[in-house]
Amino acid sequence: MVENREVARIFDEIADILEVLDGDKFKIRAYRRAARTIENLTADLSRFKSKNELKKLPGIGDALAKKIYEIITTGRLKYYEDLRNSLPAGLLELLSIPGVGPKTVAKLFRECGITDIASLERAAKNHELQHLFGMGAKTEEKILKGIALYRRQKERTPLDVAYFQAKRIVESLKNLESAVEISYAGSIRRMKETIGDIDILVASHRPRDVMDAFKTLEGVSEVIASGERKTSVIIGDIQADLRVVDPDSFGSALQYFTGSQLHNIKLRELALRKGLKLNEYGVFRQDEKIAGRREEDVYHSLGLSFIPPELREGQDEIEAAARGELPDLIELSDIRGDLHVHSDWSDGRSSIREIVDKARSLEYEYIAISDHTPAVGITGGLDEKRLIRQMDEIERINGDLDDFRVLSGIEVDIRSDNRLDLPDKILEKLDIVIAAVHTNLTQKKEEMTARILSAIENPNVDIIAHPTGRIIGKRDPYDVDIEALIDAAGSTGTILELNANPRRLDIKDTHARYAKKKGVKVAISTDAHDTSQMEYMHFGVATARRGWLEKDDVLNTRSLDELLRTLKP
DNA sequence: GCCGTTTTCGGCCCGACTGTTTTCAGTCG
Repeated sequence: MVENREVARIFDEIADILEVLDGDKFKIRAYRRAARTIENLTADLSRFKSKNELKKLPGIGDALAKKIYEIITTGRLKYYEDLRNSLPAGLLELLSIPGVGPKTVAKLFRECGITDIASLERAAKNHELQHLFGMGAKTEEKILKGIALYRRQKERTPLDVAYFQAKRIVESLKNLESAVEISYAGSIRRMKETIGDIDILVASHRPRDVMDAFKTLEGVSEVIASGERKTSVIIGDIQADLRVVDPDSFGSALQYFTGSQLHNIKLRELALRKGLKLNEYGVFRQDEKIAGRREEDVYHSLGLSFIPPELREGQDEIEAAARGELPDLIELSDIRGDLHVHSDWSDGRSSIREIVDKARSLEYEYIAISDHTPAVGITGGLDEKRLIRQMDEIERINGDLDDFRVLSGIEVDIRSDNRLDLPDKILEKLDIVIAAVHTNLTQKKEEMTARILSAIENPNVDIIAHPTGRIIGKRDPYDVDIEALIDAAGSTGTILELNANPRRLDIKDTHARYAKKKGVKVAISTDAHDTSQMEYMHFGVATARRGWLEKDDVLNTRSLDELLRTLKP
């Protein structure tokens, strides 16, 4: 079966090829837009039974529906294969080099016979590019730098790394006298799970001062470009772009700089339809500026309610905002407890009392200690005997607390024979039972789906932890039918975890949105193995927001009593 | 390629920075 991800990749590659071949730019955009739509789908494309069903998807018309249908029925796409065969295999990778675009790739291939990164690097080092029309010594240098940069930073940066780096930059520029307002923007502000580069926006009457401070920040290893209003640097192996605007334009610039690109295109098209013009300096009716200082006003002036950054992916948020039907998104302050924390009884590093202290400092009302079970090899998992001792200890601790409750929980392993790692008679005694897969991750899709379904159907299992098992950038999700799991969770009242660890974020944003549609509740949990990791909660909340979740969709926004009533009896 | 609160045909976001071909194309976001 062809996966959605693969179809999206094919469409992106078609767009790349058409760009190199100097094809119609709107056609190219159509392929990219369709790729994003497919990426954001939770349903497998193979579930679509006709072209007409496919055509209901945004950005999919006759031609693309036909092509998708060809892929899901035959596993191939002739149009794509023909296009791909028209270019040498390594050529498209050149597009990944910063500063090298489709026009350059076409010229390098046509005039120098360059077909891949190795041959480009050789030609640049031998100064064979200088004589080409429109190229000089600086271009050669830029290409070599670009190649080095690409090799160093092939993959996108995990959210947490970029997020904390962005915070540091904002903190150090905040003290500048010349900086009136400052914010990070881009995909970090949208809290996307991986980040391409860091975007910083400053409002100032003295841009030059801000630029200078930015270029000399601690950790800056290279200045890539620097102009009046825009500077790009490499800081700690990631690119950071600074843009400086007048305070009068801060809101519109923040809107523009936050993206996503597709969201911006759709927003600007909407502005045009209303006889307005939107750019980073404001919203304009003819020459009159009608918004710009505050970001809210940009949206309001277009007849929209304010769209939170986490929703700005260019899917259907603009339409929802126009109808006044945006969700009232969950916030970090709605969270009342953390339901998945490991203690030093298994592989955690903190004692239960330390965890309690941390939870109280976060103003939580409850916490669930949920350590591993023995099947998870190296974690020192709890067997029945030790679990009973831990329950006794938790009871003692609760005896010392009056306005806080420690729940006895477990993260019971779902073994590859589909059985849980502890007997039902002990699971019954716990306040909360979390089940998760930890071993034998390469089962076939049907097997893995059945394995997790058996846990969902167990009346003692309250929550399924990290349901797809992915580690961002390191490990793909299990091959599992996530829609089937969510559907089953809906009919059994099982809750799905949204693991807030920034390297997991599992379930992911689009799954959360599907879960909401199916009435499945989500528990946002940190899976902390150390009290400091309990602070990851906001990454989980942000992902929930990206999944359009509201307070009521999330289990651990409830009071202790409500929580206990919601769990399986 | 898609799509419709002017359109089923004729539109399709917008500006900063760089290097080079001295007036603008290419790239990026």
